[in-house]
Order: sequence, then C-alpha cells, then structure tokens
Amino acid sequence: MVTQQDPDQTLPPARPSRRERARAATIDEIKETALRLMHEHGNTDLRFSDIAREMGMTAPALYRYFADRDELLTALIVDAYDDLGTTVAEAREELPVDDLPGRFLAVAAAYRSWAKREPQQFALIFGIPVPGYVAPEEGPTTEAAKRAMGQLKALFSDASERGLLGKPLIDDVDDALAACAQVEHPATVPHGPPLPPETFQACLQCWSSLHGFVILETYGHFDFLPEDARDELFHATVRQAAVTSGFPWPHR
Amino acid sequence: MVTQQDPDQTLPPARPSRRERARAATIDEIKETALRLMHEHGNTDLRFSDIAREMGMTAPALYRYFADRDELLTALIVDAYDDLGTTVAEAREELPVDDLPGRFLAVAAAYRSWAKREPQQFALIFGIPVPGYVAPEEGPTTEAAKRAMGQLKALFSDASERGLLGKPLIDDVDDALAACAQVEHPATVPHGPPLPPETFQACLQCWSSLHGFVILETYGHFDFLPEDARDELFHATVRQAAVTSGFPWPHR
DNA sequence: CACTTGAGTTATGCTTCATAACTATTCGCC
DNA sequence: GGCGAATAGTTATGAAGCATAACTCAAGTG
Repeated sequence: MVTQQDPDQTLPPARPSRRERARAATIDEIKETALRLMHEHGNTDLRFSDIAREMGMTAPALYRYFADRDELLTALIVDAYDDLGTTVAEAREELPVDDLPGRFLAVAAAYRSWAKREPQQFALIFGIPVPGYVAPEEGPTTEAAKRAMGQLKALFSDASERGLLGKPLIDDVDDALAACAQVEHPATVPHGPPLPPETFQACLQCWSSLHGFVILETYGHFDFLPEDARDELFHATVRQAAVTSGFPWPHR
Repeated sequence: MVTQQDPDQTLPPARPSRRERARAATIDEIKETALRLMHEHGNTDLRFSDIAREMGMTAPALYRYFADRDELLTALIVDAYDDLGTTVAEAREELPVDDLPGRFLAVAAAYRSWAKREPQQFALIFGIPVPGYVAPEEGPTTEAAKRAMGQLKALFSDASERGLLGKPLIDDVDDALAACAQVEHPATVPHGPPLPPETFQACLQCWSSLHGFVILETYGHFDFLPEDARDELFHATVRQAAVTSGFPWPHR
C-alpha cells in the first residue's frame, strides 16, 4: 500500500503523525509480504522469520507490530473478508441497478473468481480455522463476514423493493428462521426493508449453493471436469439458485 | 484399516504374522490417538511428541511407523474419506431400496451429521489442504473422494433404473460436461447405467448445494441461526436439491 | 542539550520436527 | 535351548520457529 510522503512540514500536524504513518506503512508491508509468501508457497503457513527476512528485518522486530502469530493471522482474515466484500460489491455496482439478473450473476462470478485468484485468502476465511487459531466469539471476523454476505442480501432487497421477487420454490419457513429474517444482519445493507422470511431462507440457500460450488472447485474437488464444463456447471448453479429463490431471471 | 500383503509369504492368503499384527495395531493406535487429540484440542494440529506421550512412548519411535508428519496426515485423510464413504453408504442402505426420497434424505443427513460429529476429519478432507501438505495428483485421496461422492450418484442411478427420474430444472447441458457424464466415476458404483448428462449435472449441483450448507454450518458461518432454524434450513436445502434435480420426492 | 519514545538489533529459552546412534526385545531357525 | 537378525524402542543431538528480554540507536521534543 503506497503511502504518500508529505514534504510539507510547515502545516500543523494532521491526525496521523509522521511516526504513525510509518508504522501503518510497515504494518501494511508485513501483511502484504505475508500474503505474497502464502501465494508463492501455495499454503497458509506463516513464518515470522520468513516475513522478516523478506523485508530485510529480523523476526523479533515484527512483535512491535503484532503481539503474536494469531494477531497477524486475525488481521489477514479481516482483510480477506474486507477484500472479498469490496470485490463483490464493486462487481455488483458495475451494472445498472435495474439489471438484477446481471447483478446476481456478477456477484456470483466475483465471488468465484476472487476465490480462484486468492485461494489463500479464501482459505483463511472459509477453510478450517488455521491450526492453533480459534476465531474470537463475536470478534472482528464475524463482523466482516456479515458485511461480505450482505452483498447477496442486498440483491434480494433491491428486487423486493421493486416488487420483482417471486415466490421461492421452497417457501415453507420454520418459525425460528422467520424470526431471524427480521433481526439478523440489520446493518449489513443500509437500504431496504427486512426480507420476507421465505426470501431470507432462499437467500441463505443461494449462498450455500454458490459457496458449495466455489469451495469444491477451489479445493480441487472438481478437477476431474475440464474447465469449460466447470464454467457451465457454475452458470447452471447460478441460474438454478436465482430461479429457485424467486429472483428475477430472464426467460432463457 | 488395510493390512499390507506380505509378498515373501508363499501363500497368497498370507496371514499376518504376530509382528505384523502388533505393528498394525500400533499404527491404528497412533491414528486413533492423533484423532482423539485433534478432537480434544479442536484443531487439526498434529504433534508427534503429544501423540507419543499419550501412548507412553517417545516421539522418535513414531518414525518407525510414519516417515514424517505428512505421511501420518495422508493416512488420516484417507481414513477420513473412507469413514465418510462408509458412514454415508450405511445410512443409504438402512432404508429399503424403493424408498428413494428416504434414502436421499438419509444420505444428506449422514453427510451432515458426520461433519458435525467429526469436524476435524471433515476439515482434513474439505478444509484447506493442510499447511505444508499438497495432495498428490491422482493419489489415494482423490480415489477415496470419488468413492464417497459415488454414494450420491448411486441414488440417481437407482432412480434412473426405475424410471423415476424426472427432468432437472436446469437441463441444458454443456457438451464437455455431457462427455464427463459418460466417462467419469466409472467404478464408483457397481450397478447402474451411466446417468443422462443433465442428471449428472443435477447430481453435481446437489452435491454442491449440500456441501455448501454443511461446510458453512460446520465452520460456524451459520452460528447466527438457532439450531432449529439450521435444521429447517438443512431440510429445505435437501428438498430443493432433490426437487430441482428431478429426483423423486413426495408431494409435500 | 538532555530526555523520551519507539524501532530495530543480538542474545537467549523453550518447543517441535527429524535424524543418528545405541539398547533390548522378539522372532526364526538350527 | 541358544544364536543371529530384524525390529521396537530409547537417549542424544541438531536445526528451526515462536517468543521474550536486554540492549542500541535514531528521531522527535522540552
């Protein structure tokens, strides 16, 4: 992450002091280096010594910035959620707001291609909690998770607002789940009323379905299919997710 | 656990010698201890010293049985696939062969409950390829994966044989995928003709959908839902998977 | 200028993976 | 029974990583 050096010293100090900026830059560099090493090695290992060497430092110096391995890991996980959420949101907003099928596909495709592009970050979020790492209850990670997941929900909110939302194929909803539809994810999407319960359920099923495909593909369980077959399977999955959940979809 | 055939013995039905039995028992005990420790600690860590201490041995002794950590890990992964496959198969065969919806639900429920019961083994299979471990191409793991996945395919074969298979909701199939339907997974299920391509696709989508739910739930991404809501969501997912794939399902 | 702050270093301890070298028990065989 | 080989264990040792402590040094501040 590039930080600007401010040549102008005469101005009264802005919020981030010079030291704070340097510190933030170092933190960024540590995280970037960690990600790059994970990319290069193709796993989610994290060795302070490697990171430090790569940065021309010694390992103990990193403890000035992260209390221990878990803290760095947590930061990377939060960043990953953030990155995923941003990527998906940008894809969503690239298409006109009234092209709901296009946006649905764009969201799904962005989710998938992000996972393919950043398998390590994807693994940090959705793989097993990395050995030795336990997700803090109600920590920053769950917060970020909701934000990313909210992108999908936003689509349904939009469709609902426009009255374009059909009835999901499976529309009998459990009471407990119906209750959740009213209270959960309140702040994830600024606009839109709470979803009807059966749509909330359909939304979760969309996520399941999409996520199932993506994680199976990312971890190689679809390797027996050639790439174009996987692409087609993905599009079929997206179509089916939309159609079965009552999401508007063009007559094919 | 499969015991190695001894090529030195003259008879093909080589009975395992006393030593071989002791060795096999030790190998089993190592794997069981490893699993138990993973269970107790709630992660997929693997420390030779811990395992050895638990068994009243010293760490280096374990190297008599496994060349290194990865080899033990691989063995555990293979066992996990095996266990999953067996568990699902048993659930399937517990119901009469003509109760196809029942069997479908049983397979799905077994998959889910196994993941809940053995989250560590589940993680070994479907989590990130464990740090430092790379799945050997076409190794024993992919083989075992196909066997487990084959249980689902068997259901569709049964239904197809009886002419009970409807048309999947999404039934336009890519050529490449259609080709796979003919050739892939040939030996996974002894009985049954190759599936029609659109059903093969639907079968994969069922797996995606089911797996997506299970992995999200297992890794805590559905923790915001109360347990009964998750149960209902699961059943809705199963219903939808069956109905959209043309699998016979009782009029609800 | 002396003083504080914090980023970095070297030095050190602990733990784990892994190997080497040694001991002792079990098994096969005469 | 007793000998020799194979194998299950041991202790000893080294390399590497996580983590902390103690020290150095430079930049910013009264």
